Amino acid sequence: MQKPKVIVILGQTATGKSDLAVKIALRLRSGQAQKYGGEVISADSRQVYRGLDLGTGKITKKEMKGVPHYLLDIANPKKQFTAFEYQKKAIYAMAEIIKRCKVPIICGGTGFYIDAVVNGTIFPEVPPSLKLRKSLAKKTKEELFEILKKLDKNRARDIKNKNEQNNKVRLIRAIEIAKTLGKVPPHRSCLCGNYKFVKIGLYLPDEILKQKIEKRLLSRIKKGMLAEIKNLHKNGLSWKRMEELGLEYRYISQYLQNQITKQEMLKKLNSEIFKYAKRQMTWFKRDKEIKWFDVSKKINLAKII
RNA sequence: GCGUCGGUGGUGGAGUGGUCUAUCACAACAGACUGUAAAUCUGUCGCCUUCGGGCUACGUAGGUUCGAAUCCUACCCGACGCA
Repeated sequence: MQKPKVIVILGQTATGKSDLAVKIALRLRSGQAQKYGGEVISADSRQVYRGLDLGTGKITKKEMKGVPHYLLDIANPKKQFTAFEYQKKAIYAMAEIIKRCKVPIICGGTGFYIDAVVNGTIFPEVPPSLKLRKSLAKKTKEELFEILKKLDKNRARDIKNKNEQNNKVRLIRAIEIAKTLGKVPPHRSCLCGNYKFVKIGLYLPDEILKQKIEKRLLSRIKKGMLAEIKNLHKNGLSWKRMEELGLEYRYISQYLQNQITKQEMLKKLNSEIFKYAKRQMTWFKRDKEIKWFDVSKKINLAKII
């Protein structure tokens, strides 16, 4: 029996992934061989949150052109959503879509989330403990490292080898796991192989990407991104949480609090978003199965599907 | 024209006789990442290198000194002040 096909559209920010996903979904609908169409599963760690729209470049109802989208607006931005939750929901959505004889199209720029689904990453069965994290966050990285060393020598060594002794986020999670399981289990993934993933990567040459980011930023501001963020804050989203959400939420918040000027905000955002795009590439580069397309050139859809 | 202050690496900006290729920040480049991932963290960042080291740098040209980015002289450039 043939494995169901799942299309994965990933790549740098500002490369038009969402548009392409809709285009492909519609094309599948009208195509001869597969007349049932595609449905999109978003793979974006910030678009899962309700109310984060302009700042995340979330697709609008109109832009969806009737194509169903999953995993948008499913979480409260005040609470932390996690890769684990994402994985569960995405796998479920995938199965649902296939059951209805449609093609799932996973589309987004969060490589960690995509891999969790595609590779079937098995996360240790230890949910985040906010209290523990809060108390550990007060400690210095040296202290955290010592704590981990006592709990799990191997994981501590591993973290050191990867030059992550200063990475508090990672140290805290390792401690969290080691505390309940005794040690951090080795990485495992369940490549169950139930699906055939077709991975499509979108990218842009640096200079063009930079221009695109600049333009997009200005247009988002024009559309009212500052008001969106002001509003989120008015409704109880703390500045601290904004800081965590990163990029536009972080730097626009800093501007709204008068910590930086508007000029500084724009400059910082342009450069930080570009850096983010580079980081995305660093992640995706490792996956040799991705077929890459330069978006500044014309893409032949027939080549993709 | 006179006077004052200043000219440092891609940028900003420390350093004011030896430990200086020169704190730091930014930019740039590369990398990591397994329940925070738009987050978080690391490395490189004058030139050459057999990775031990070698070579050249702090406006320009001289000088003082065992030794100068640091002191002196002249010149060039910039800002300000006085004419």
